[in-house]
Amino acid sequence: MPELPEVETIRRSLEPRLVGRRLAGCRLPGRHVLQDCRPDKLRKLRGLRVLGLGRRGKYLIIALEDKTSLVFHLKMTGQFFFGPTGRPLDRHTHFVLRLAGGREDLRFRDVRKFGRLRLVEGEGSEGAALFPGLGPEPLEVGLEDFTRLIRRRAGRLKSLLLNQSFLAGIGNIYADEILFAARLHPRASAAGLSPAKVRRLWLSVRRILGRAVARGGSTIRDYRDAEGRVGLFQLEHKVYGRATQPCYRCRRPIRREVLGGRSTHFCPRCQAL
DNA sequence: GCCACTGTTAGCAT
DNA sequence: CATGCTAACAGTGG
Repeated sequence: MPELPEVETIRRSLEPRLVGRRLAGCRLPGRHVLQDCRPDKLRKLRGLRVLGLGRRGKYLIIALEDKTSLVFHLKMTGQFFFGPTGRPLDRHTHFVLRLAGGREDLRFRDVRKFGRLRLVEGEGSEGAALFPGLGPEPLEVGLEDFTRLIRRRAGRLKSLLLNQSFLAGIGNIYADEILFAARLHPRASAAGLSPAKVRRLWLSVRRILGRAVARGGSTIRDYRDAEGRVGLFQLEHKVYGRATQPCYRCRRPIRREVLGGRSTHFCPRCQAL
């Protein structure tokens, strides 16, 4: 569920509530969420101040003093929300951050239990070292770099957009919406794409993701930001979830196909191969 | 009750 | 480097 626009919206909703606050500790009712470290390491969180909230692709980062970061991946159904201290947790809440001098805790909840949390310390907790192999931020990469990146790739456009080592943060919904906006077929090959089409793709990546962030992401079912607010970009979806319904551009029915194991929505007319 | 489906990604074989 | 399949898991809808 949470792709770049949703994670960015969550980041923004957490920022005013966390930055400058000191951690009083944490609870870990679901050990499975903790990746690459032992639960007792979490003890060092107590007393650290929150310096800032970051995002890289679909990863959310809580940057702390002492060159320490908490890095979350929400996978399909991860969510954050605030709850009154001491209030019993529901069965899907796997991690709780206690804030000093406050009445509310930050809770990490994930129905499907795919979401993960890492505690990263030292020099590795900053910058590029944190996510080796992750592609550039789609809203930051320029046309020249984008062109160079895509020239090195083969395969189909849909799979390429989903590939996090190409660009970081695009998932199934936005891949489909981007390709419709660019009027490119999901099965079109990345190799040999004309400069005009590369530019259209680059522009569409920026347009779709930019607007989606402005609308607070897409709420299909579960997604909420940390204040419980839904996103609104689903109201502007042109193809995702619209199989058999008429294309807004040409009125032909939107088609759904499975591509690389992912459901893919497109207009066969507007996105001709 | 069963089966298919869901927004992610890692790991594996080919 | 690319593709396809599986698995992790829980809930929803037919």
